[in-house]
Amino acid sequence: MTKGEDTKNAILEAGLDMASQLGLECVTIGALAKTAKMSKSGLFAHFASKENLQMEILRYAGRMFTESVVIPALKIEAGIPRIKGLVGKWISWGSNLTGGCIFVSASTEFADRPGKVRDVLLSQQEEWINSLKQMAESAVRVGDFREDSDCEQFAFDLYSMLLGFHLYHKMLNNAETKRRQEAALERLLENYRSEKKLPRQTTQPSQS
Amino acid sequence: MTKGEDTKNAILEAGLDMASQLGLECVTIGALAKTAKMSKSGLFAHFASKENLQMEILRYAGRMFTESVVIPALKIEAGIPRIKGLVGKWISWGSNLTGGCIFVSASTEFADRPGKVRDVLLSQQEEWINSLKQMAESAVRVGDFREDSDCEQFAFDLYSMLLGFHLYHKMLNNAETKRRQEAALERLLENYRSEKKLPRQTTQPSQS
DNA sequence: GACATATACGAACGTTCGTGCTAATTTATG
DNA sequence: CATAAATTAGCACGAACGTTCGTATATGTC
Repeated sequence: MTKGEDTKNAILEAGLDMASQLGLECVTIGALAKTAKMSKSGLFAHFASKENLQMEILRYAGRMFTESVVIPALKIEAGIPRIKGLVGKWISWGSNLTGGCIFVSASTEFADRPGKVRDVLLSQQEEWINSLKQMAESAVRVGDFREDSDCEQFAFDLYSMLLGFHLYHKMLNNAETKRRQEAALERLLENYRSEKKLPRQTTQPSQS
Repeated sequence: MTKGEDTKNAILEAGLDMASQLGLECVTIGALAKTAKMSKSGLFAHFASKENLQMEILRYAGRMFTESVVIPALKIEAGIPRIKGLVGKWISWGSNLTGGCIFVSASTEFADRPGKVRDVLLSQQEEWINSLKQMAESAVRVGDFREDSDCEQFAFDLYSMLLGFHLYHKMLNNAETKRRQEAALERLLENYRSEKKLPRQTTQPSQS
């Protein structure tokens, strides 16, 4: 149990990084075996098919994502601080992978390929968008966002901004990109911000 | 001259659609030859390498894009109408390809692969972003946008929105997606809109 | 320490990949 | 109509693809 899962995790970690660079389809069993210093067949035995390998990489990525993005953000006080924290964590998450956020690239890659891999990806995207929505809802609850905020719309707006940052960062990585993203976030928050909670008391903890 | 370029265009058209679905890397010479009803070697003779084929597909896509998105938008009166028109054309452009906008998928795919293909892609992205910026600048000029508008920022904001729509549309294509995009565009325009040109005269033509 | 199980390996399968050749065929030109 | 040029096909190549198989080597249990 122990030994096998260790190597499996090592494979998945290497596979995740490779997938973020080259795309899930180009994570070749031979190439992955080479970076994992294993034989093709030895590696293959852990997954039984390439499709399974792809799905397991995505699920592994999902675990990492929840652990390093969603959970930490939920520990920040609800409202705008949490949202800003989430954006920061999301960007760090992408920076820690060679090719940026794997869910962005994999979604683009597999959107038009019906199958199990796409199904996994779809449920992960829905989960992520739902997280964004919930963060907006808690922002409404603590009075940072207006009562009549369309939180589903906020999720679309925020995710769009992240996608814009992602592409800018990967393609034309210039010094302005980060500033553009920050300006976009400020404008976005301004559009949803409530006015009744202006004198914010930093000493008083807020509840989610 | 005639016959060869005809078949070449036919190949590129088929290749463009295949690339939008499966990604540029999966446009295999064998598969493309099959859909073009040609032999592998006969098709290959037109491009001399797969890298060239990929670049030519991108350049072909660029020509189509300019022709069916940018040029038509420039014929609309400058300002907000032109921007709205551009968004509509962009969405139609993506809808006419089986796998959506090829520049989005190809950018995600090749961002981390240095080489000639990425270079072509980069210059196309810069050109596109520049077009967006120019449309914002002409919106300032005709008084639709505020004088102090950051047009480079507007390009980022608008492109982000398109990317959000693209992913939503491809992954979780539900009825709300179009509405989300329209709401996002309205909010975006509202943020840049000037107030001095409220009583708009539709009979009076505007200059770009 | 014996034994069953888990894990890894090496070789080979049939297929497809991109890319060279050469030969045949079509097209345009005088 | 002949002839040169442009275009397509046929065939072969080495490499890599995902996958299967039989076997070897670890690992953990009694």
